[in-house]
Amino acid sequence: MASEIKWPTPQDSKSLLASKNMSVTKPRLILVDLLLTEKRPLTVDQVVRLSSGKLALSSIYRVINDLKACGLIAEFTTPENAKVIELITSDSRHHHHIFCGNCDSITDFEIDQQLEHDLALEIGRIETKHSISVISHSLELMSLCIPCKEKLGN
Amino acid sequence: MASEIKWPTPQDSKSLLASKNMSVTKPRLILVDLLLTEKRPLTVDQVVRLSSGKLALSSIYRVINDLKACGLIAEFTTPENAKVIELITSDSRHHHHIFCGNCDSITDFEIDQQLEHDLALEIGRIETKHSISVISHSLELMSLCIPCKEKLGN
DNA sequence: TTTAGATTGAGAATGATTCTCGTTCTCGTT
DNA sequence: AACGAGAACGAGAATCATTCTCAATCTAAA
Repeated sequence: MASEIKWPTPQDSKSLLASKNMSVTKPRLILVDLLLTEKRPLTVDQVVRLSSGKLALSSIYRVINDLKACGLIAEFTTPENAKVIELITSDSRHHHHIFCGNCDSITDFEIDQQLEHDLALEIGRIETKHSISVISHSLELMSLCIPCKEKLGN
Repeated sequence: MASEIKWPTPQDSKSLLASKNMSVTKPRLILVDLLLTEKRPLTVDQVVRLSSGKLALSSIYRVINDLKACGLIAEFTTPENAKVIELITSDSRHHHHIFCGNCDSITDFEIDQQLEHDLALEIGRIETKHSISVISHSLELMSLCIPCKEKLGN
């Protein structure tokens, strides 16, 4: 009976690195731990602040690039051009991002399955119309996050 | 009878600048003319190349910022972080962008009106769910453009 | 435990964008 | 049409994010 329950794959930073054949080093552990703990996309600035001087800036950038190359993290940028990283885990799902127009917080969201399906159909039509093959798509929302909305009155 | 036909508002760079109360200067004319001629979004690099040394680099950036501030152009960035500008004219319509993964070309596209409507409804639901108010949204497609697709062999 | 090779930290180098400031241009007023 | 105050320009210096370099350190496999 218990076998019917799907437990989330236990994921610690060490085994995540191992699963990608990456050697386990302190800077990599710190960064992956941070992403596991925060459970949200982080800008480079946020990584710098949250790792409180434990990593050289050059190492942060190098580790980001290494983990991106091995597929452990994904990278994108905010409308204000800040580099953002996000952990890719076995239970990551297709999602999109909300960017706060005031602070640099990013929030994940998913859209209704039917709408995502309709979107896929429309992208198919666009591929035909423009004779292209679309590799990926993303939907971005610009908004104030809740803390900023309250802070700025109203 | 002829009055039923809607002609596009005639738009030359000079009157576009005047309509925003911007003084008419050579660098501004060159940039707006370029966008009018090319009829597509341009990266800063493309502007530099297409204006063939007629403008100082610092002027290109300054003019871009000035025209953005007065609402004549919009600015966004490619997934590879290149700054892109696009003319906003009276007949600009809500649209999205396709980014070529190989060269830096950007193509405008519109989605089906029904889908855009469904998307608006879904965004409304997301606003309620997250207690936020969305200011704008954008849909981005990553793809090879047609010339690059052919160049890279199929 | 040893060691070859991978990774790190600190700072230099790079590239994009902004800033500074003396010169030039624009446009409303004569 | 010429003037002049203020706006805008061009050239290069300054800034900021990111990448590169390389000697020192760490990892992992034997």
